[in-house]
Amino acid sequence: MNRSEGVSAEGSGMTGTSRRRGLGAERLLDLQRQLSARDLRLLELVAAHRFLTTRHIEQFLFHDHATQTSGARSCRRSLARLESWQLVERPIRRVGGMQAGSASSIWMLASPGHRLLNLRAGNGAVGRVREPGERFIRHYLAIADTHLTLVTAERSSQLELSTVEIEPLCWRSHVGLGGQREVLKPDLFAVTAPRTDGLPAEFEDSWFIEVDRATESLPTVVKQCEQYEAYRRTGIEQDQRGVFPLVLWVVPDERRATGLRTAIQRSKKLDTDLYRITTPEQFLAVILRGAA
DNA sequence: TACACCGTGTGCACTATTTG
DNA sequence: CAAATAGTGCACACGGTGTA
Repeated sequence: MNRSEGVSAEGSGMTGTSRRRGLGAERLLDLQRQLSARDLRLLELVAAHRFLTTRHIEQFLFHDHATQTSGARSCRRSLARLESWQLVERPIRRVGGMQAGSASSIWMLASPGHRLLNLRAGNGAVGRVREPGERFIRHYLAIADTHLTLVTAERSSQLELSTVEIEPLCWRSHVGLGGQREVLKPDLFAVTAPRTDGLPAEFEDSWFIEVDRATESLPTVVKQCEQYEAYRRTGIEQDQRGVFPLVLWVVPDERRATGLRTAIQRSKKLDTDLYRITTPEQFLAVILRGAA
């Protein structure tokens, strides 16, 4: 479906005489002094999501401008500056948008950007990034889409978003039946409350959100559901937060939704009440409807 | 104090790229 | 081809900061 051009070798900001070598810690500290608070927020946002399109960054951080185009303009200028400082980079050029027209660039933290954030966090100037695969990138972009849907719904007062955690912050580790350490890895964790007439609802809903791209077989997905059940049986989440979140699968289309729904119903091991299955288009409606 | 410089915000005209 | 979208170049305005 998506023809993707290879990596566009952009000699961004490198002068003819400069050699490829890492930026030293002094140079990083020097760069850090030149960064605005928003530059840092931008770097942290990209680091948290691993990959974001220009459009994502624009909507997360540059939404409060006079016009949308002006926000976009500022966003691209900030990104260009950070790219010239080798703090962010474009791993691939995405070809073809959703409809006609060019698609947004995809951004990731470059190795110096990674080291700069680690330096700030007191972890020393360490960190290196590898060339990611396209499937991997698309999964993270889909997570960003889902996160952004929640954030924009909160901005427009449709819901109250008291917690939203991206992986690995939302991961839950526990000890399995055999005594081995298990890690449950949702893509997002969120606590929401729909707003009506500007007032948040009386009850909050907690969600483990899984963004599915139909790249895994249904039996594999069912196994993943079993991990949620196993974690629920430990009682850890209920002890810490009072409730066990619903598991919301966001799947690409109705066909996959039906397939997954049937697979969960047929499985003897799963409690169907724990799951909600939706498509990106219906995602917000499901969140607003809540656990009811 | 006056001035230069820089980052940022904004608008406009333009190019590049893709879809139908 | 036209339409749609992302991105660029340029010009101007504004406020903060450093310096003579």
